[in-house]
Amino acid sequence: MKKKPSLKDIASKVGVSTALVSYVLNGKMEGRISKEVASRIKEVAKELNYRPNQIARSLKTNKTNSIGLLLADISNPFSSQIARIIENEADRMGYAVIIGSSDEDIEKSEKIIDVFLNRQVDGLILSLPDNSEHIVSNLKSKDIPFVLLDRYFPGIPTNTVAVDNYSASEDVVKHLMEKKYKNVGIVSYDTSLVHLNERLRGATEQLNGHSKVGKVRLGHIQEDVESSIDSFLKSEPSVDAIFFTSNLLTISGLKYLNSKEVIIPRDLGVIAFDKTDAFDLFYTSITYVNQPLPQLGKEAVRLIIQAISDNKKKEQIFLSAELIVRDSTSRK
Amino acid sequence: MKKKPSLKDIASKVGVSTALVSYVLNGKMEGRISKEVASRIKEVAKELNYRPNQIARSLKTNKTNSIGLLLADISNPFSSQIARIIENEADRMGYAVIIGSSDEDIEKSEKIIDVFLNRQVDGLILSLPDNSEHIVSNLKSKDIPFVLLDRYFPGIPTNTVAVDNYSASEDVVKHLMEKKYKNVGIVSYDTSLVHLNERLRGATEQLNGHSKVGKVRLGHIQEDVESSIDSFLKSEPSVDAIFFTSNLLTISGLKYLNSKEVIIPRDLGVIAFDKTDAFDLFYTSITYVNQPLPQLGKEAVRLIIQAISDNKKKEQIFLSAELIVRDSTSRK
DNA sequence: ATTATAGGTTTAAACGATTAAGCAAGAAAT
DNA sequence: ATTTCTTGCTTAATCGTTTAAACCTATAAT
Repeated sequence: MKKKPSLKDIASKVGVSTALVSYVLNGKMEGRISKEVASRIKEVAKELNYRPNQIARSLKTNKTNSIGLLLADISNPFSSQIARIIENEADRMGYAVIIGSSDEDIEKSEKIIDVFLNRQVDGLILSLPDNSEHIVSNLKSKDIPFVLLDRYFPGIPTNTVAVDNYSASEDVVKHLMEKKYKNVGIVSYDTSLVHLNERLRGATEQLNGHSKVGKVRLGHIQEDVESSIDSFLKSEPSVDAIFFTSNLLTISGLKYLNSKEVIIPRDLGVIAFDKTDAFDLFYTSITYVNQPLPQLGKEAVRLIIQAISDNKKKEQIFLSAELIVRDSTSRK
Repeated sequence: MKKKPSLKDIASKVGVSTALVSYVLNGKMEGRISKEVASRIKEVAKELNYRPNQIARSLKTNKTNSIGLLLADISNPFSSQIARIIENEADRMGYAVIIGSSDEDIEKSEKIIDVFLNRQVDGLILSLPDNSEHIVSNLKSKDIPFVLLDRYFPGIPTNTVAVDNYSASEDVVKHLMEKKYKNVGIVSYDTSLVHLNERLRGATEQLNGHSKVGKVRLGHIQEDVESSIDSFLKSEPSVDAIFFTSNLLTISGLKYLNSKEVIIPRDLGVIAFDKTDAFDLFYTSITYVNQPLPQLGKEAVRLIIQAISDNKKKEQIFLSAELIVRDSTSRK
């Protein structure tokens, strides 16, 4: 890979200093530079196919124009879709994105953040795993610009972009009540992640006793979803609708209901928080909470760029999600 | 964000030159440095929580230890899964990964590659869109280390990692013949991408006339899949099995078959190239070609690292895929 | 006594850009 | 005629590393 042309190469070819080349190519000192020299420089730059070395520029300016994006699990469609949105949006703003996936592991998160920081990213967008408050306080104390995405920690004032999980779950329940479901089973994670617990809380408080809850351990999703469903169906009175609080839970649940030949919505109503393409293959269309991914991504990028330029202000943004009503909650 | 400690800070605190600090921290000149000074330096480095500035290091060494990964579509599970594998593997080898998604767009691909190169990635792993041979020859002529992943261009000798699509499709057809399917419909893309056409060729040649082919335009997937299926089912004799040559095509197809109440495998056999989680929600398990994603990813990383250190040799690797037989091709 | 050798450390240039400050020469102002 | 301004450009320092080369000092070899 032969050496790329540098400012120096242009400078010596044109017969001027590197400084002048830099000024011209960056459009600084407009009017202070003679038209002829300026155009000659641009000409030679094009001719040599000059590309500024971002590394050198970064070293000098102390800005890399890159942001680190830490996702919980990049193979989850929620993550990969938002990654794509963030990437596009960041690119529009002149930033490159380095992605890492923590697989819900705290140590891996720390390691990835470390890699990001070693590479001098200007800021971080983070979806952190359970029990990782210390990471947040750590970054805060170092005054590193970052934005929490999707998952947040209410105790600590930080830039945050998330969905209003509580209200969305309230809407879920309201819809179920309108449809006259009487006994709702809620499948939720066994976690202390606030965004997930808000989904649970929004539903249970609204249901006010008329609910059963199944807790699913990460790493035992299929197993625990199945036992939750079993207990829902065995209970007296039996559950007539199930609210799955994440797309993964929904997939596991529907798979199991398929195998048990429980027909949706004839035998049971089903409603999901978040969605995936997989729903398309289910024989009944699924009623679900649609998270505003494009807005989430765009706000996250906006906030991180704001934080990079001034890390004083902390903004918390909660976007509302929309309930998309389909057939899985339509009683015959 | 207050300034991070540099070599200089350690040097002045210990009372030595930055050079010595650099030598110690990099483990160079072992034995030439006194134990006491060395340990004092390490001590202070730890105390200040020193992290080498990769930017400065990169400028000097002309290596960023990063690779650019261009995917066709990060929201496709094939892409996102392989992204995760490549990321993990690259990390193990001390490389960071910058990801870009082209959405099958040539100009966007060029732009992303440009961004990668401006950021001085050491090498590229690329899944390129249709009709982008010129990108490949361009990179070759500049002697930039890169590896083609999944999609390849046989005319041009390059480092390549892909699946043996032809053989995999042959296996598909052999399986269908064993199962006594007589009239196979193949749903394929209308493209000149070799890897996709190999899937088609492997099947048609093996079927040797006993096949019907539906071509699907990118950007009109659902529409064209539906018309293909319609023509398959209307034809005389009617098709008794459909081979979908990608996961997206399969999803569109199954969705449509659902809506037409065609029951799998009672009315029709279905076999897919590649898979997605979505298959889990279909009432019948799907027979599919399983691509060896972990090996693909690992080989790609191995090759790119090899190319970075020496870009003379070009290696082409074709991995075989495995047919996973499930219920969608089991006639009753 | 002189010269080598080895050990331990420093010096200084370099990577490729940015940018404040300086300089030269002609034009305008006094 | 001298000062001041403008215009157009250069100088040189700097960012944080790496690394070849130089430099001491003390000891070993001759």
